[in-house]
Amino acid sequence: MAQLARLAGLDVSTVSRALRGDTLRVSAPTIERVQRLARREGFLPDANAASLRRRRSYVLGMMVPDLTDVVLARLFEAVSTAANLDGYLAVVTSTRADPARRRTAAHDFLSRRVDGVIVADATLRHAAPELLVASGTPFVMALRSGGRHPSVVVDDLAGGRLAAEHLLHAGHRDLCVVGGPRNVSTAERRMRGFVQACGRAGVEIASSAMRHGAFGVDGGYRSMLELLEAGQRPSAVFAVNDYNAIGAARALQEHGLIVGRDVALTGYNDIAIGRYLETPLSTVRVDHDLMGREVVELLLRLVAGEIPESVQLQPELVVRESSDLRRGGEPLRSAAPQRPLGEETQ
Amino acid sequence: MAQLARLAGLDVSTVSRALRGDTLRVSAPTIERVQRLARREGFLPDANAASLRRRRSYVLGMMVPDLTDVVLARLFEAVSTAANLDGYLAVVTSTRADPARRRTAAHDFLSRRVDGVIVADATLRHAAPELLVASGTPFVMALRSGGRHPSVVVDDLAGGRLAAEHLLHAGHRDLCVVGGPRNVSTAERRMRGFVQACGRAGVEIASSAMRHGAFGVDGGYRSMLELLEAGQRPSAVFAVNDYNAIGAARALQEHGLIVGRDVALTGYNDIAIGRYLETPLSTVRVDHDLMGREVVELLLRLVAGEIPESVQLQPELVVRESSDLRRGGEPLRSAAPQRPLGEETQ
DNA sequence: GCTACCGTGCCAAACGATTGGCAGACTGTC
DNA sequence: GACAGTCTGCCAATCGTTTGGCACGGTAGC
Repeated sequence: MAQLARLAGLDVSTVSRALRGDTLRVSAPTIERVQRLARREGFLPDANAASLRRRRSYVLGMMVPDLTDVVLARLFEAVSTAANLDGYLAVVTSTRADPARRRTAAHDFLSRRVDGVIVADATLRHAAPELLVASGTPFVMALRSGGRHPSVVVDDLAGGRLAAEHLLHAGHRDLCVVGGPRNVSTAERRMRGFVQACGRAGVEIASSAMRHGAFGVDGGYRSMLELLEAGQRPSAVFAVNDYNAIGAARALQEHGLIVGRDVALTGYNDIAIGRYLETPLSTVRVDHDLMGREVVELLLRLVAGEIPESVQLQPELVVRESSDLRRGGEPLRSAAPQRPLGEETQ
Repeated sequence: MAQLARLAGLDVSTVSRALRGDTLRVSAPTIERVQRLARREGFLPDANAASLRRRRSYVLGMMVPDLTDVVLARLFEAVSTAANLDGYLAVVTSTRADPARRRTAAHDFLSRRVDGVIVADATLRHAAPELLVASGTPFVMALRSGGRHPSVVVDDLAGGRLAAEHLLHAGHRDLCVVGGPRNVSTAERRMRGFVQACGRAGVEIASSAMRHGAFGVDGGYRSMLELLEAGQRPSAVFAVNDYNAIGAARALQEHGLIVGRDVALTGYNDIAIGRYLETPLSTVRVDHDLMGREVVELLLRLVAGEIPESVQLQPELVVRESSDLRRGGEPLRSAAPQRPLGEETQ
């Protein structure tokens, strides 16, 4: 920067202000001239030095359990672009739900002096890493909640309810639930919302008609297999996410039950392939882009010293053939209001 | 740190060395004592200050076109863990293949003074962002190659060849190819490898039997639809990635052709759902974890001033029902040597 | 014509860690 | 007991920006 100052015939301090666009202390033409010169010389101010001096890094850290998960990847992308709009850089770490990795992630973030952290890998037992809490760095919980910390989540009770009301309305009374991990708030609330809505309609779901399992195709496959082997013969199944639903469909198929024909099936999240499966999958759609924006807004409020309210987003039911055969003829590209959720691979 | 030094009755310089574990200048017991004290006091050295003074940030930046893509997400995870093992932090940005976003990504990385960059979003026209090249920061190309820069890629010619030989061996002669984007090296090479191998076996693939399209379910769906509508009736189809294959399967189905029974189908990448589809999908497996490790090794070599050789990884054929009905009875969990590629959602 | 004020830009002290140079203490040897 | 050699730890300069304080020149008001 000193070199740039010499070139411009100015003091470094003036150059610094000019680069930041400080119109109160530097004239507009000077600002223009300096910025042009900097671009021409390929000069990029050292953000680390700036962080040091300003005690603000303009970096936000995000912890997710698994970046390979389209929902989380999408959420991070949304967070990242929202952060950029506010002049922040977003950085992500995949913790694989491992306490040790969460610790090192927190460690990394804190030693880089991030201005705020987004915790998207909370479980009911482990909300935010101790280190993070102790540091006093502002943070918000995203997607999953944990404790009574500021958070941005989906109203998963409502999501479960939507699925239930849809299936009940179609006349189904023999229902099974393919659940997620026991200690994750989202999974639990989707299940609870479903069961509660059924209860209100006078349909009790026996605990033998529900299974907990991992958040993946295989988890859904195994859970459904167990239910079937235990003698369950549901007319409709609610899986707490789409991959679970895909796994469940496979298990049903192996038992001679065809989804859409013999059994109604509903998932959660509206991932892109859902629409392309041989029997397109009904689901509950969540707007993860909106969530990302809300998360950043909430976090930056917190960083600014405010004490903002938590946010709860409303999900939306999407009915396709897997739970309603009459939908059959619907054209594939009917309505894709949002960017589809993860339909690509290299 | 000054405070910590006072607490320990030492000079800050000694504390600094102790925290870094400099055994040449600080005695083992002192190191131990200082580190324990730091932990107890919750002290984390400021990485920005350290970056400033040592002209090394121990951060690596990675640019990908889309984090929502399981392959890229997985690759980043692998890079990240490999980087951590070497004391580096990996940071990722999704550029959506947009030149402007690539530029700001490069800008961010450079102003943060990353020690090296991984470019995984190259196209044949746009290799690395100009800004990056001009800065002289070491970088490697990953997954895709561009120009003759150091890179870590899969031998996609070989991958295409594996698929071709498999289908030819099964007696197929009417072949179609569902291709990817024209300007992406991986897509082009998979296609070329396939076509070349067919040529060597005396089976010519007419250009009317090939389509280029986007790297997604929808891309595959559209390409296959176009081929069918143009009168193609292949007995086997090679799609350059698994999602393309899934989309193609859907299009075939709409034309009354069932994959596995009427048409053989092969994809690429071995994503997790492949195994769970109603007709499990044959594919070409790539070890992205290994790739991540190789990328980091190559980049760190470059950072150290060496001029390392590029790396090419060998893919592996995985045959399932979609191209070989006899595989039918195979148990689902037979062989999953690696962590499955992206089967989870929240 | 004098004062008050404003716009502009320079000086220098931070931010927090790292590291070469050097001084002091200690050990062992002759 | 002196001296060389080794080990340990302190001093102070440095990385590149930012920013409060201050000085200077010009302008407007009375």
